[in-house]
Parts: sequence; C-alpha cells; structure tokens
Amino acid sequence: MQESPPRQRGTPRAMDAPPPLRYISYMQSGTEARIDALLAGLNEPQRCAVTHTDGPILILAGPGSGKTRVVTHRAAHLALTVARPWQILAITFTNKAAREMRDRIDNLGVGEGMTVSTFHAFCARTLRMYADRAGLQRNFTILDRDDRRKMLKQAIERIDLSTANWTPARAEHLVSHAKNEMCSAADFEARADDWRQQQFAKIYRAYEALQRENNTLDFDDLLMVMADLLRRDEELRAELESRYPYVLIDEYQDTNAAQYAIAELLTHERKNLCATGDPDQSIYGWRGADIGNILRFEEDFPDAAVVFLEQNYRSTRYILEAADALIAGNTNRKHKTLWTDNDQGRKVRVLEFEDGREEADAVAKDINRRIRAGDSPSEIAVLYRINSLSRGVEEALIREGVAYQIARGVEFYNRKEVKDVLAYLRVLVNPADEIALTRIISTPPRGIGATTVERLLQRAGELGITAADFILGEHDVTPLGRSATKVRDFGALLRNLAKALDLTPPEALKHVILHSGLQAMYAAAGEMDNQPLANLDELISAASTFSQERPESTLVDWLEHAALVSDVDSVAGGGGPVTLMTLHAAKGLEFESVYVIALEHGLLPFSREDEEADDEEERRLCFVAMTRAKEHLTLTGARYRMLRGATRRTTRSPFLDELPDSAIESAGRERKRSRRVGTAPTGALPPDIAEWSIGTLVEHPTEGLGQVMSMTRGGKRTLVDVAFKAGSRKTFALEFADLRRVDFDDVG
DNA sequence: AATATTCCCGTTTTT
DNA sequence: CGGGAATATT
Repeated sequence: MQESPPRQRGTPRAMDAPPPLRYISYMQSGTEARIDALLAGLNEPQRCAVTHTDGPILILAGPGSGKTRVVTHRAAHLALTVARPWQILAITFTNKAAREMRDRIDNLGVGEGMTVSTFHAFCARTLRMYADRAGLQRNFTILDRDDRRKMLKQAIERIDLSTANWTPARAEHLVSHAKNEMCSAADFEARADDWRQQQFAKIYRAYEALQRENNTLDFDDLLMVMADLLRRDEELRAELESRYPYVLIDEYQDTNAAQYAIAELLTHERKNLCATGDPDQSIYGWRGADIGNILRFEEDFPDAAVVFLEQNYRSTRYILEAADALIAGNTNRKHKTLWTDNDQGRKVRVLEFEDGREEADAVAKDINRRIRAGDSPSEIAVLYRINSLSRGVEEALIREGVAYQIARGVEFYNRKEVKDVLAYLRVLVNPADEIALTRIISTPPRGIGATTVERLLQRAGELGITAADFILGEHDVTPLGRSATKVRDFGALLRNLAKALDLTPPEALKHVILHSGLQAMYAAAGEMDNQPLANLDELISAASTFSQERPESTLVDWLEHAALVSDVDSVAGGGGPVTLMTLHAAKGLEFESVYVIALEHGLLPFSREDEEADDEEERRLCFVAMTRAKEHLTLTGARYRMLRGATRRTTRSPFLDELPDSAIESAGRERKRSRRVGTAPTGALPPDIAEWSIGTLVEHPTEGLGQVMSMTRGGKRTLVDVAFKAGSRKTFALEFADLRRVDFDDVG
C-alpha cells in the first residue's frame, strides 16, 4: 500500500476541519507557471479532465489513452488550486497501481501528504482507527482465501451439514457474492426463499459467528463493514468527507456494490468524485464487479462532467482497428471512437495450427526470431485465458532456449514458509485467531496431532476462552491426555515469542523465525531446497523497508500490510525476460509484441456446460488482451487441444470472425465462408438498427467516410443507401456490410 | 503422529 | 495431465 502517513509535519491533524475551499484557492506566486507545466503536452479532453475541479466527473479512458497521466496531473492540479494535498484521497484496486500513482504524483512535486491507497487498505486502516465505532476489536487480523476456506469448512462442520453437498469453495463463492452485495447473513436469511438458500444462510451465519469469535475479517468484510459503517454513522461519514473533500477512484468499472456505496458515501455532500475507467475493460464481473456502476454514473451523479479519452498513444492503427471492431460487438457499453495518430503498422496476424504443441512451437520460434533480430525480451508477452495453457508455451520456450517468467506464479505471501511465520505473528497479535493457531501448533512438528488439537479446542470451549488463552494462561492441561506436556511446552514457547510484540516488524520477524523452530526446520530441509530460507530473508528485508518508510508502524500495521499485498516489489527492470501471463493479469500493461494463444470456442470466449458464459465480458477480456500490443499482435489457435489429459477437436473462436479483414492477415485453418459481423456464429451481433438512421455518418474500408441517405427495412435485412465523401453512392445490407458507425460524442 | 498412496477434480483471482 | 486433499500405512 502506498499511503502517506496520516499526518505530515506542518499540516493540520487528520481530523481538523479543512479551511473553506474557496479561501485556499488563492494561488501563490509561481503557481500559474506550475499549472502551465502540468497542462503542457496534454490533448484537449485530457486537459478538460485535469482542469475540472469541483463536482462529479467521469473520465472514460480507452486503452493507451494516457489515463494515469491525466489522473496524476489532475491530482496535482487540485493540489495547486482548490485543495491541499492531504485533502485528496485517491483509491486504486491494486497495490501496484497505488504505487505507480504515488510515484508519479511525487515526481510532479506537489503530492506531499496525499493519500493514495487501495480500497482494501484504506478500509482496513479506517476500520482499525474507528474500531470501536465499527464494533470491532482494534487488533483484528485479516483472512486470506485459504484461511477463509478453512473457516468456512469449520462453519459447515459446526452446523452438521455434509461437506459433500456444501464444499467450502462453493460456500466461499456464495459468501463472497453476498458480501459484495452488502448482504449480511441476516439479510440473506430474510430473503432465502428455498431450502437450499436457507441451508446456505445457516452456513453464512455460522461463518459470521466464527469470524467474530476469531476476531478476523476477510477481504470482502473490509469493504462491506466499511460501507455499512459509513451508512450507519453519519457523524463519521461527514468527518471523513471533510477530511477528504476530493476523492478519486481509479478503475471504476471494477467496483462492486460495496465499493460503489463507499464512493458515494465519501462524496455524499460535495459530490467531488472523480471516477476513471473504461466499461470496455471490465473483466472482473465474476468477482462481483458491476459494470453498471460506471454505465450509470451520469444518472447517479447528475450534472457529472464526462470526458472521453479516445486517442490512443500505444498501438498501431491496425491493432487498434482490430480491437475496436471486436469490442463494437458488445451492446452493454458506452460507445467510444478509438483513434490514433500512430503508424498503420503491421497487420494483426491470425495463425491457426494443428495442435497446441505446434502452436506453442511456432510462438516460441517467432519470439526467438524477434529477440535475435534485436527486440527486447521484456517487451514480449504471451497471454492465455487459463493458467494451464502456460505449460506448452513454457516447454517450447525452453526448447528454443528463450528465458521467460510467469507473472504471478506463486505469490510471495502465499508461500508456505511465509504463511507459517505470519501465522505466528497473527497469534501473537490476535490470540483469538484459531486458524493461525492450528497452523503453527504443529509447524514445525512438535508431537501435537489432530486429536490433541481437538481436545484443546473443546476444553477451551468449555472454559469459554480461546485456545490460545488456554495455552498461554497455564491452565490445567491434564484433560488433553498424552500430549499435555507438549502443549505446555508450546505455551512456554508462545510466551517467549510474545517478546516480539515490543519489537519493530523486522526484529519481531527475526525473533519468531529463530525461536519458533522454523529456522531449524527449514535449515534441515535446506539440503534439498534452500528457497524457503531465502524467502524468509526476503520477508525480513521487506519488513525492514516497510519500517523505514513508516517508522512509527507497529507489528499490527505490518501484518495488515502483509495481508493486503500479494507480492513483494520485484525489481522491475527493462532487462527482464519474456513474460507469460493470463489475460486478466495483463490489464494495465503494454508490450511491443503480444501473442494471444488458444483463441478457441470454449477457451476464449471461455464457457462451461454447467454455467452460462458472459460472452460480453469474454469479448472485453479479448479486447484488453489485444490492446496490450504496441507494435505486433499475433492471435493463435489450434485445431486440436489437449486439456486435462484429453485431446479434443476445437472450434475456432467466434471472436476471430469479428475482426475486420482489412486489419488482419491469416494463415492456417480455412476461413469460414462468412466472416461478417452480422453472421458471426455467436449470434451476438445483429447490428443495433436503432443506432442507424438517415444522416448517420459511416465509414467503409474501401470507400471511406459517407453518410446514410436512406434506409429501407425489408423482411430480414435493412438496406442502407450511403453517399460517400469520395463521390460514390452504394446500397448495402446492414447485416453484412463492412460499415462502421462514426460518432462524434460530446466531450466534457 | 508422521508419511505414503490413491483419488478427485479442474476458469479467470486486483484484495 | 497434475496438484491438493482425503485415506491407508507404518
């Protein structure tokens, strides 16, 4: 998380009322020159977005349109005119985005004191600060996905439901979904209208109870509880709004109901909400993101300024044309007219192969060829829909001798050794955290097994205390049977480790790693694999960095940081190798050369028999992938694909048929006879007749710009008569014609 | 209580 | 096919 400390020297305390906004808008000398510098080199809509100050504004930013630049310059502009830096709150989804934004604002030299944070980090920090008002204990710990599953499993067992019908994964999905909608267990129970939902309501309720007993929150709780608190506590809501009169939310298309509520509540009076995003890049619907939030913005915030950033600075014309044609197939969107001044470039290649191996070989060879020709490996990426597709490419790259990295393979903080240490710290900070306790009680193995743990938990339950309190409190351990002394020894160990609570995060880590026995355990295994110990060292240095950046931070702060950060900052260098990653992971990145593989029906667009696919989201995903490419874009597929050990015949991705002939060059499988938009096998694309009328401006690949002179609606098709600027006049069947609507949307 | 074995199941995953 | 988790050994 890139947050500023809550208070900066020389600035008012966090909760002091800010000076009246108009009063501080008097500019200091030199400010005008700095504003000019901020605006230099911006295009017209970008400038609009940057100089807008009060009231709601929606910045619809196409891919490669310089959004981050606009957002950072806008924040800087606010700080130079109507606001003080510490009155600005910028919220992102990822830590990476937060860091980037903070760095770039810092470089502009006016960001001192600004709060730049992820949604989750902001909520966690605020909830801890106002724990009493939120009905929480200040030392709550944050559950990750694995922990949450374990706890759900306990919940299911506790209410004696068979886990066969209720897998923790299934329950997790439902709980997460409910929380994203801000639906508590009680709410869910109230509206459960069949037996199955009632069963689930019981699980949810039991899970809530367990969380309370363990003094934990899961990721979704951070948002839901925060939204709920802001709703209930008007005084606090108003306090936060006056603390942060200017709020900026990035990637707004990815907000869920809880995040939407938070955004709305934080800006309830002043409406100083700046939302940036792109509905066409909404790819997290399955995680609860509601694309409707951004599409409804103008209704939710009447009088909102709307700025379209449509000029693309990233990709060649061919790439942009292909991507734009694809996304035009969606109906649930805000129409943008993407354009670029960049060169036409090379056509998008569509290559089809016999099988996955051939495909992977060809991709690897092509990558090798590029690198030999002098291209930088770090500017090359291979993208795929599902992780299991990486294997074939990896093997092919190895055969070719090309170095690669997989983005977000095993996340650092998810490694066993890291979670082990964190579990120790969690128990020290929050003894009620039973998930962490049961993890460390036999890590390293100390002769305490499942049955002993069972008895321990039962005995603690009888006494009405937590298991950790029982162990720490030197209670009578005889009811635990044979392993009683082992438990007593473990209690002594915990008391020794508790010294870590008075140390700085890195020192606490060192203390725990050494005295818990983890050091010895991993050293013994070190003959085979010394990675764990190296990772622990890295963990310590990450904690040191954290401590240096925030000298006043406590162990609780660092644990929170660790829970909300998925990866330590790797040295991002230009000299890195070829990158392999999922389409989702590629969002926000760009590469000179991009290969998107496995464009096959069922894989991209992804679908499963039992679940209905969201083809529009899949199309957005493909759009996101294509628009990562700056110079070269290659789309590949295979006639036969081995998946989960079985080889199957594939069907060409319907998305390929939606790309305009003019922008692609194909090789491989025979093309389908008709590849026109209107007859794409998805059936998703009968042109929206309502969007066409006499006078509509159109573009044709060979004829150029034109205007609809008349329309005739026949039985099955609609004929349009178009007069072209070049002088010609032609009649087309709208369903089959390669006509594109040209729009001139109002800007700002 | 710790280790070997089978068996089961399978998207994407910012936090 | 391959990883994780429930189950069978020692």
